[in-house]
Amino acid sequence: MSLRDERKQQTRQAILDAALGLSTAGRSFSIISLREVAREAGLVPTAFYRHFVDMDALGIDLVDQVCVVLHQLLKRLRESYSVDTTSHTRLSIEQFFYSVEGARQHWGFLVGERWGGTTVVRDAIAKEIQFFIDDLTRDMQQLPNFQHLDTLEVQITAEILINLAFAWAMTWLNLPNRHDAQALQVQREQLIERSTRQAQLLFRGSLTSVRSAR
Amino acid sequence: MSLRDERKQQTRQAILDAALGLSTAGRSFSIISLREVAREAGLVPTAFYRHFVDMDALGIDLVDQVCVVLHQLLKRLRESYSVDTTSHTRLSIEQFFYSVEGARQHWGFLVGERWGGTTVVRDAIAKEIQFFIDDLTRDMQQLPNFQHLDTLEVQITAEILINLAFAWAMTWLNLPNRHDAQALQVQREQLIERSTRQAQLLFRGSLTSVRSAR
DNA sequence: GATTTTAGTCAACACTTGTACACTGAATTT
DNA sequence: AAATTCAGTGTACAAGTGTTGACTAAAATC
Repeated sequence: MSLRDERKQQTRQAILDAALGLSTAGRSFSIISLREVAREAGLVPTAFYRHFVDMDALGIDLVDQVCVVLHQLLKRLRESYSVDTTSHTRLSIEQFFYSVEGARQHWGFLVGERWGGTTVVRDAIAKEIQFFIDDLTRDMQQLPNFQHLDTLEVQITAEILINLAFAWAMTWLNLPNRHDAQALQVQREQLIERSTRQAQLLFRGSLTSVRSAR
Repeated sequence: MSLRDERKQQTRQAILDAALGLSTAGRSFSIISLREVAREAGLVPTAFYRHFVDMDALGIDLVDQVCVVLHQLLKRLRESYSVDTTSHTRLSIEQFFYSVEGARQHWGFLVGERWGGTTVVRDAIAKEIQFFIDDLTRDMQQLPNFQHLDTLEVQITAEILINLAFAWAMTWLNLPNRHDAQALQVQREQLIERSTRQAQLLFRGSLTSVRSAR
């Protein structure tokens, strides 16, 4: 790659980072201005157009980039995962929240724009979420507990799980972190506990499905 | 109530209606301007301040009002509801989507601002959702299938159900209604089917919980 | 009937916004 | 070495934003 292209991609990345950084803490991406992003990236507003035609275009690319990170993150999570409905679930949920904490901006952006943003960004996210579901379905089918089930049944489970995971993540991010650290810890513990129960209940339903449903 | 007060509340309602009407179709409430709302309500911008100090204040009141409508709506839905995990679930889901269709703006606003909007609006919605969950829990405990279960277990079920219902509603609203009517009908049918399977799986998990979970 | 209250109007303000256009200078190509 | 490409700058403009303060007239109070 030429020197110029390299630098171009560098500032392009700066723009993406700036946008992601700004779209946090109550100010979602959809209400951020082009000028704000440029300013944060250390650019003059008009330079923005050398990289993206639109804020929508930026949004779409940001969806892509964020989803790559989250995909890897969830993948790694599942590798250290052995599903049975007992205490392992609790540990997995804890690890999940740990990874959410480590990628606050990414989760915040994705969940925040999932229903809130522009139509085009929403559509891009919808597609990516379908990939998440497909991925999860594929991995779950490999697990001993699930490999005897209908593909459809596993898909349904995965769909529920992804939707719940998003709700969990956003609840986690919205915990009132302004207050004292101890209260925060308590609330986090409660959220972990509730999420674990939800997941366990879900797996129970999934694993008792074999044929009785029809 | 005095004549003046009556008229005041009338235009106040006009503002609320205008805001709700505008916050649809890709333009979520958080990116609507004060002037836009005033214009839509047939007012001069400064008149807005006679009723709300802020757009945030409007948002909070709108959350209240929208949730009253949705509460009634869900209440009525549950009255014509008898939960067993068989075919009745399908019918209930159909009725649910029918009611979503009848209150598109309300659902769109609530789900769109749930994670996307300002912090204060988000918090207001979070509280209301907790009411939804509590309500649903109370009603489910009256049902023959659930009254033998732990309160906690019913709560967990209700929490999952509400979260899923929100996802279902927003997916419904986001179906690409620009295309031909027949394709839309197919997609709706698929969504209904998937949602039904999800609900059935959930209830299965919930009802097999009795003591085996511990 | 005179006085006060107040929902809504009008004009004006200081800003921010997206975008157009001509320009600069370093990296690239010829 | 000259010519070209192009990421980033600077200026400018029309349009929209939130908010101010003084004003009007109908309703409420006295």
